[in-house]
Amino acid sequence: MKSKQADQSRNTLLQAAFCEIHRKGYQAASIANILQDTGLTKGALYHHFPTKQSLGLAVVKEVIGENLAKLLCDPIRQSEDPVEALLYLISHIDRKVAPDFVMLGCPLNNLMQEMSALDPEFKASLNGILKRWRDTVEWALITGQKRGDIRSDVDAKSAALFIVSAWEGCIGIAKNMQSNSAFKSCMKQLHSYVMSLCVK
Amino acid sequence: MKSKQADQSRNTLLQAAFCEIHRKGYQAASIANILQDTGLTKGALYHHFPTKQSLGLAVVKEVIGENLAKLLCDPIRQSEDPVEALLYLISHIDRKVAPDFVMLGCPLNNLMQEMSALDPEFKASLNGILKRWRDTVEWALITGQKRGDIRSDVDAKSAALFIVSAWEGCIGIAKNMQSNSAFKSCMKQLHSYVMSLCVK
DNA sequence: TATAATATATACCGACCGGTATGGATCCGT
DNA sequence: ACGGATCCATACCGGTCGGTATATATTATA
Repeated sequence: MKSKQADQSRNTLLQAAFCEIHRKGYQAASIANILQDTGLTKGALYHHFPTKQSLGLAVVKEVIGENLAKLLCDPIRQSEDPVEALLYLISHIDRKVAPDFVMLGCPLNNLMQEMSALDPEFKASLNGILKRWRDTVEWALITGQKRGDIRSDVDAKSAALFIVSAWEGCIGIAKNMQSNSAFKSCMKQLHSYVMSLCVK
Repeated sequence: MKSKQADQSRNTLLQAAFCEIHRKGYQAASIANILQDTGLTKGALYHHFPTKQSLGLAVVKEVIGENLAKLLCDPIRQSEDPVEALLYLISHIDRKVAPDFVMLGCPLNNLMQEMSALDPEFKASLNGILKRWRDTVEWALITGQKRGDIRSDVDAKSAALFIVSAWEGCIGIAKNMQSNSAFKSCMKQLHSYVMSLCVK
């Protein structure tokens, strides 16, 4: 049996770690800073997570992965017209996330860029999340083909890979420019790319 | 008058710093590691660069900026058919860079993701490099419109922003997947996007 | 060649890092 | 209510970090 209080502490730590990592990156994220935000101490942290790496991986799986699934995958998979749902997400994603998300970048992409070449465990975990997203987009395109919305000559797998890549690229560039309008302009072009996959 | 030997030392340090930063990122890049590669010591480094930040900024400006200009901007600006040059670069960029570039990612994008939200000087310098690239692509599209290759209803500025964003996105995702073939597949889609801007 | 300026090496510093050891508080099944 | 497990706080450790002070070697100038 596990106590409610302990679970709450674990959650508090996860959330604070997510914020610190989102702002500074994983390597620059300081255990001391994370703890300062929570009011807890090292005793609590190292009780729930044996190492900083395990904390980071838990953030990836339980916070970033979950959020991305809820934000992007679920709406597409639950829609009767997945392509329309995808296009809607591309157009309106900026309204569905916190305003500082463009400034801080996509948590998934940030960590991929930082950690994939350094730590195979991070790479594997991040890749899993990415693949789920890619597969969802691919599924939307294939479903669109079956419904007659997407041209049959479109290679769904390649197109899905590109959509996800360009998406992350748009956030990344907008983050560097610290410009919300650049992000919207960029996503508009992605929208028109997806439209170009549709039957006339 | 400056000595040849001193300039060479400075260059050695810059190059070693670039490699270390490319592999680990700026924050995780260790002064000690950089020096170990060069055979020089802190005395030399801190004679040429007052701080780690100034070393990083010099790497951005003198190594990354120069390389990107030579690799991407110059071929487009010097071509009589800039759109063709752009398409050629998109198709063949993987042959023009070291084989580990896909594995380590684009040095410019890596630093943008890591540093833009943390350090305004890095942000400004990286943004300058990015803008030069964006402007080059925009110029290629506008020139293409004048030549009748690109549709006149294309918003060159937005399209250029998207092309650069998607480009970096492709490298980023391929880096995470550690897959050269994914990169090529992704760039192929970018190629078809640019083709979709051309007159039939 | 004497001298001043430049260039590099070495030893050292305080700050911060992730991690550990240990003791106390709290909860929980019996 | 008692004993054991879970949960958390405190103090501390070795190591690494960027940076500095200083002495020495090299080079440029006169």
